[in-house]
Amino acid sequence: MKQDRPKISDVARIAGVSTATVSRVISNPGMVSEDTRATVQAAIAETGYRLNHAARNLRHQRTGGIVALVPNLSNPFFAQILSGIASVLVPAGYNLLVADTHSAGAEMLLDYAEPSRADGLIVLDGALPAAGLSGRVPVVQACEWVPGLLAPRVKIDNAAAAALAVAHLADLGHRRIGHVAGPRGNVLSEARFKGTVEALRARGLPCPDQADYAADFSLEAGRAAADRWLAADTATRPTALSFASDAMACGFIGEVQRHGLVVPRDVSVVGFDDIELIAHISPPLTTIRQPRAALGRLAAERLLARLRGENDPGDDMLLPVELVIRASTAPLV
Amino acid sequence: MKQDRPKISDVARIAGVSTATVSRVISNPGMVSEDTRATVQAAIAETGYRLNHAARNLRHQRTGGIVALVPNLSNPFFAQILSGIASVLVPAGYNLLVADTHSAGAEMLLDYAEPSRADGLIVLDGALPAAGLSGRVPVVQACEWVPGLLAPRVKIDNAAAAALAVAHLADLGHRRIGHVAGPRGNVLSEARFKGTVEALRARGLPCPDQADYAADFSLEAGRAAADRWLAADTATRPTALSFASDAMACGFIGEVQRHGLVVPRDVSVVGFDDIELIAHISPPLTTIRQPRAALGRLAAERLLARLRGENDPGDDMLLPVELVIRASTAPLV
DNA sequence: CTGAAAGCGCTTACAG
DNA sequence: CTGAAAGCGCTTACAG
Repeated sequence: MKQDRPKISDVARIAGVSTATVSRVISNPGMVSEDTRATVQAAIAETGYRLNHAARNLRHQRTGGIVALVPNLSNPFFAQILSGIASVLVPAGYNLLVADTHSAGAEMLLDYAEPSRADGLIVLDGALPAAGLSGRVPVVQACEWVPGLLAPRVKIDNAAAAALAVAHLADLGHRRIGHVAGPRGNVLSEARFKGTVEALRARGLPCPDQADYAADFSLEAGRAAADRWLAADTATRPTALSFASDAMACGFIGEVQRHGLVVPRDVSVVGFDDIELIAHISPPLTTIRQPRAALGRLAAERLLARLRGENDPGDDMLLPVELVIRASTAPLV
Repeated sequence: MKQDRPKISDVARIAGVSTATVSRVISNPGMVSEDTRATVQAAIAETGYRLNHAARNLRHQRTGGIVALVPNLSNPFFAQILSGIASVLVPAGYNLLVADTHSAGAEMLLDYAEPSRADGLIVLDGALPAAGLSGRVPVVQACEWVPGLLAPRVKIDNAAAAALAVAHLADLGHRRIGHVAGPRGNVLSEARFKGTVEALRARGLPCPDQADYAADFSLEAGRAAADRWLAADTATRPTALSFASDAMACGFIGEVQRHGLVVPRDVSVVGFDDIELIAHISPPLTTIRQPRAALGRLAAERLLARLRGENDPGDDMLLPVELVIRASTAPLV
């Protein structure tokens, strides 16, 4: 019983060929004659040989790993994007390393952008420093984007998506339509607020000068927004609200319900993302669906193309969104 | 402008020392005299040298990676466990690779258990085949466990946790207490059902012979459970229910609310896990809190200890749970 | 405290 | 189609 793992030289000895030939059978079988190939394959089976990836990677000057930088792993929104990424990367022979940018420090992130750690980077956090990310390994941005970072972007048209929510609420007869934005400075917050404002203006509806920023995209931020709304003058406060995330919309609904109000009778609510949960709460939430798995898949494919050295025009790729009407929105009474 | 990344030999040349000395400065500075160390460090700074991990790993016969096998990445329950794992592994110099066992095939999993891919494995999915997991790389099991797999387990006492829910409902005066179990055959489902049955028996309360299994731990499974409950005889159906997951409890509540019932007036509900969301729905859910981050941290620490070659008694490590009383449970009227 | 040298397990240009 | 040999970038026992 051999303790050590067999290596290519063990296979070569048993098959009676050189290590070069064994290597070719493994990575380029077409170069080897059929007979030799069969002998080598038998020896591989006999020894239970398995390739040592560290050695191959060192030789190939690659790591075989792709790092995804995620703002917050505990947000279910990202899980499906990661699924999409993995579904492309893993069959292509890459490992997917997932790093939570909130819990990691800045030095750690730079460490991930190291060519000896990862062959490429998928950035899902728009708040990262562009300087630390560029010029090291190939990068693709997905969902969010880092202003000033020259790397392909796979995303939705956030402004147009926000306008979809406004159009839906306006079509239901609402005139005082509010928007609870994500955190100040976040690229998504700004784009969605901008789209909301433009849509309101285009319909001649009243429009805030200043966004109602939340602390983040969380449930708790939505709860806090509910307190602001509940404290406002009932004669002038919005009769309908769109939110920059489903989590916020959920937090809002939970809080106003706890205060005895009924959604959508007392206020219509539109979320953003279409996370699984919100179809199951009461009332089921009307929202904007983002194609999460597709966002992940396309970002991964684009990164692979760059890794293969293919030319990338480098321009934004915009994926379609969809308004999903459920029961949290109703005509103005 | 040098195109290539500097390597240890470049640093050595500039510092006027051997590559061995440079290597020692990097990984064992105490072995090198102060003067030499300073010279080498200056040369490192000058060249911008960064260690090549593939080379070091090949030399050390390790990969520097730990794989976490997760049943379902899109379940927010796992995100915080992964956070806990990463918080220990990353500072210790390991990469965390995350693999979703649902989306990956069986061969892929075996590939992950390869010593050339990962130095260790954290298994979070109890449905994996024990045979494919043992005898390859060090393994630690967390939350779930694989029957027959001889590897340390970090988990909660699921039966005792389920009994906590029963005790709470019984103390509120409920006599007909039901339990919606997780999927049949899942180790957690069985343990929690068993704990429920024992607690009911101990109090002399009526107790089902057979678990009410759900398809999985999902929202949709909870919704389906609601339909069964709604269809049952109101005179004999449970007045209180505990669930094997928060997601199921949410799905249940949403569905019964849609049928015009009120929680907890018409039925008391206890969840399991304490995912963030459920504090924000209406009514906020009473549940059993699992220490997720701690489960992840301890599993990672235990794996690191094995990797260091420390002796591990190999027995189960049980973490405490806590009943969190919110508003989805009320006295029987 | 420091250096020369071997070696981790692969791959590939080169020669035949 | 196949082999001998160099080399990917480190680390470390050995010798001094």
